[in-house]
Amino acid sequence: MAVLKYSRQRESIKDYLNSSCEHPTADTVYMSVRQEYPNISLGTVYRNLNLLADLGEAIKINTPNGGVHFDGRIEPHYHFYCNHCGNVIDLNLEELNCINEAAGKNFEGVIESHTMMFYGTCKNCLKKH
Amino acid sequence: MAVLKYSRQRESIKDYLNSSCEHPTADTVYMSVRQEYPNISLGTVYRNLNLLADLGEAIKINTPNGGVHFDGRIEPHYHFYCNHCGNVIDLNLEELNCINEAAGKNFEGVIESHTMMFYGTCKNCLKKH
DNA sequence: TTAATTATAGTAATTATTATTATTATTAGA
DNA sequence: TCTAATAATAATAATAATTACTATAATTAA
Repeated sequence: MAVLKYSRQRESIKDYLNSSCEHPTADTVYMSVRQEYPNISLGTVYRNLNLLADLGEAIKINTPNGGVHFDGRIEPHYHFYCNHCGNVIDLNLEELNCINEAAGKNFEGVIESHTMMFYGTCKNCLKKH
Repeated sequence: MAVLKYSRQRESIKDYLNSSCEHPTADTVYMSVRQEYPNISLGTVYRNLNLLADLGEAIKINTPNGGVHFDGRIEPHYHFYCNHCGNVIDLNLEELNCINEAAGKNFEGVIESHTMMFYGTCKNCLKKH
């Protein structure tokens, strides 16, 4: 894949990621983009989501139940995973830059970045109990 | 599954997790335990690894390439994922207890715990470049 | 020792994701 | 604008990881 060519499908996928406050899975993206492009292929969704992640225009989030979510918000931030409903929510906690250095003490490799995931019960699931 | 019954296979799986400094995948555990129980089933390995994780006797680690690793060391600690070889390595960085509280500011849910994963290049992969 | 029950091995089924390929869309240049 | 080169797509097949199923074996309480 030498030169990147525009595609309407990729644009639509990117738009959806950026407009959505959710952290959709590939399947959720597929469902949504299908409203604009009814015969888009799920393979196209996967390929473009991974491409966007490789380009640094999206973030891939692995959750404990094995699901993979995508996030169009690329500035560093942390996530919360609800143990009850499995939803992924943004946290507004400033990034801990110094922590990479702290972790690098006594470690014989190079640390470049980190991710953090918080767990518990989200607002909605609190109501139900 | 009302009452938990002992099984030699589960014991062997647990022993391997505890003795190993690696963070094996289900398949790696399968390979190893097979030396003691040559006709153990991969399904048995999966069932017991998940059971141990549910019981709190093991930790399940999701990596960015989609692989699931298991860790017999249950006291809270953080992990490093090598972007080159994909190995998971323990870090000796004390747990940041206060961070759950900090993350809970402006968040309308309950935060109980967190995990952190560091990324970069491990010692061995540094040598190769 | 026996009866009740859980765990296992072996296999089939499921799910998420990636690969393949003929066709379509995009783009650079005439 | 037209054309040729090339990348992207849709549709489908293939793959890999994990879970479900079921008859048999192992464990345990009485």
